[in-house]
Amino acid sequence: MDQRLPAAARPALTGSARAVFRRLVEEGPSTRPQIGQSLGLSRPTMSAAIAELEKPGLVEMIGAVQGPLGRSAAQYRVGQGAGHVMAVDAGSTHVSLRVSTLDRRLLDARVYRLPVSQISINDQVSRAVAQQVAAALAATQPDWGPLRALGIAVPTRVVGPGGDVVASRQEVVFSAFTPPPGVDVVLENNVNCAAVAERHYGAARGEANFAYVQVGVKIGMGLMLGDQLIRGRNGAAGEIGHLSFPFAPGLQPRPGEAEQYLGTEAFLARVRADWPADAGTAPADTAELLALAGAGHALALQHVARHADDIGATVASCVSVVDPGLVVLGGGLGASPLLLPGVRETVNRLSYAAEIRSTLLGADATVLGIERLAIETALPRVIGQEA
Amino acid sequence: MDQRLPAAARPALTGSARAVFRRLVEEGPSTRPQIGQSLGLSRPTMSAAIAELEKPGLVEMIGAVQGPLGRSAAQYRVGQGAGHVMAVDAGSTHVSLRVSTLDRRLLDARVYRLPVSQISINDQVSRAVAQQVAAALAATQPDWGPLRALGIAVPTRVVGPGGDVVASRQEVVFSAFTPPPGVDVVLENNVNCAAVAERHYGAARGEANFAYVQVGVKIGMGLMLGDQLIRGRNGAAGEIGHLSFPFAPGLQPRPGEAEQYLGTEAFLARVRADWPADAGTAPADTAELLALAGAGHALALQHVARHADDIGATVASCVSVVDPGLVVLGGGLGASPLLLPGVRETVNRLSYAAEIRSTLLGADATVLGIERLAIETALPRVIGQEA
DNA sequence: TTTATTAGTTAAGCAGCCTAACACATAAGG
DNA sequence: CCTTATGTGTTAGGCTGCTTAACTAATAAA
Repeated sequence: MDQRLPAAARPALTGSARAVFRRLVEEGPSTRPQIGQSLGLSRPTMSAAIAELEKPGLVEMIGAVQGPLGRSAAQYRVGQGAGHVMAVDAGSTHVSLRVSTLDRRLLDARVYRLPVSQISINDQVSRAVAQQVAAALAATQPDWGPLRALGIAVPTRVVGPGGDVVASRQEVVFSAFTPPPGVDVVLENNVNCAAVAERHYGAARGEANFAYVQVGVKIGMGLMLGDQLIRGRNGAAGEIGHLSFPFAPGLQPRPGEAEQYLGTEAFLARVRADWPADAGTAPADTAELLALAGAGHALALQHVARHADDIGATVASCVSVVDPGLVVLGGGLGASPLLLPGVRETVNRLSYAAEIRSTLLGADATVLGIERLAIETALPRVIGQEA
Repeated sequence: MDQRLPAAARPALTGSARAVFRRLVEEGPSTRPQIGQSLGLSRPTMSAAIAELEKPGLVEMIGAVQGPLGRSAAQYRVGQGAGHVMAVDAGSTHVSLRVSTLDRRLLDARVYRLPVSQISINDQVSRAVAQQVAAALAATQPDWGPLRALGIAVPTRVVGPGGDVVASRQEVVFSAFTPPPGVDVVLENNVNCAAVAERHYGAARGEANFAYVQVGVKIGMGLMLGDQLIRGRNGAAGEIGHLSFPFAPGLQPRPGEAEQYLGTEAFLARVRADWPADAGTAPADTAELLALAGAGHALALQHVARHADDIGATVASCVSVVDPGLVVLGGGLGASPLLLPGVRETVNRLSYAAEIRSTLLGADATVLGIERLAIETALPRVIGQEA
């Protein structure tokens, strides 16, 4: 440890105490021997670390676990002093909120359904966020400890410090909402959040490299490489709606045309245009189309297959650039098992070997991901390594 | 340090000694005060570290540097005991080789021009590698110390352990060449090597995120994100010749078609097809075409501009996937200043803000990059942290 | 020759881990 | 019920790798 720096305001824990706390955050309640063994710490060091963490209430004993033989082992978990985080998914149809401890014990959850689906983030969404956060803050219990971080998932690019904040529209979420003072605010793109959630709890659990591709009203990707979320210089990594399209000899690509072409609106328009007058009314939305296809409707199946090909070509381009080895499909269309085989076939025909899976988390992915990111932001603060 | 592990065969240096050695490898000769200051080490610790490193000859004093006042400071550099590395670029027209110390003092350099340009890596190239390496080994001086690593840059995908080695053709370089026993061999794709070199010594010096795009006979990309070279599950990251192409409504993409279309051969074929009979003979290669364009030849300029657009669209797709913020162009065509403005314009029209620069290293990039990678492989070995 | 300044060494101490040995708690077996 | 085996937690002591403080060494300028 660097002993030249002045002691931080926070306790300045030893390395082993930090490791123990981190392990309790990540793995949940554990006994002392379990922690010691998994971190390679001796029993005296474990004693010291636990004592150090118990004083400020960062951990607390929650019981004893009896093995087949011998003395029972004390079990610990993250304590009240560690505080809690709040995670908000500021979506276009719902605003959902989770309050939880750093080891993800749910303290409060709220969902607000927006009266009409918003095209993109706006005042209305911001007001709903303000309302839900206020309600959650009002419901705060003393035994939750301090609020350590507030994470907000937004459907815009999120640029880091020094980036062009205005162009990204990321500030719109704050147009009618002021975060509580003194709390770390974590802003992240909703697709990136979903990728984080799939990495930790979903179809990509434990995978260091994969791409999460969301196929719905719009198309987007969250990229995880070397266990790092790839955001890009302008927060635009994964904005695959901007892939060059059309891209062929003699054709001029147009900016954002891929998004336009692959989005549900244009897709449905193509379906409608192709729908014979004598085949009943064309599907009004993708859910209807998928239902028809699922029931064996030949024309619906054909359109779904065509779209799977288009998505497959898109994913193949991504695979060619970063070769993630694994692609998780999510979003309204992407989650459908009807799309999966076509995408799989096309990707592996056009590009290098990549496993293609469907999301395991569905619409919950985003809020779970921003919760994870809020926790990861809070953790170094709590154990006093802000650098 | 983990004291439970048995002492390694290697000296088992202290953390500070390792840091000092690393710093001498990376920054070249320095005085004790310089090193101590930049690493934040006290003078007693510096004394201990230097003493520790001098014993096995890992560092050596090379003189004293006099400041404006006070006692002169001892200057050190990496010593003989640290040994040296050998770097080979197994290219299609040349095999070039560099032997250097870990702090990049050149000990030997060889270039072998292949009798005919090889389409891809083959026996002939492998024999040339064997020959050059043998010559360099024969010329080894005792004061070079031990050979720590042998790096080879190859024009194929390079897959990690567990990957499909056969499909990547990476083993072809060993068809007629057996590396000296007991030496670490580092295999890396040549475009990735060039990216590494641009990162350390070229147009992307000090940049943690950028893409190096090589435009020549073939097209390829080396990707550096968060200061990590992105290789991909199958070593296929950056294989942008496999971007979906053609990619447009109603068209079927074909695997590898982008490479085919963007490569010099097809490009020149298009130029020739369009060349009027009364305009003299069409350019035989891209160098001729570039020369004509450079001299103001309207038709040549038009073709170069068209190709710049195509390359721009390709780069824009990459930017949409990873948003690197910086793209360095290299390769026979990519290095040309005639291409740069067109690429720049197209990329920024289609995608997010990205700076576009030309290579500063040209054809040397590959061998400098593989040298760097060999050094990075050797370093942890030498200071005994193989994990 | 003295003085100021910078470089390097010696001495002493502390943080953070370890091992060894002992005290404590619990299940199983006479 | 008491002993034995086994695993848990604490106490004592030690080692490593750094620190600061104070000293010695070397050099330019006065």
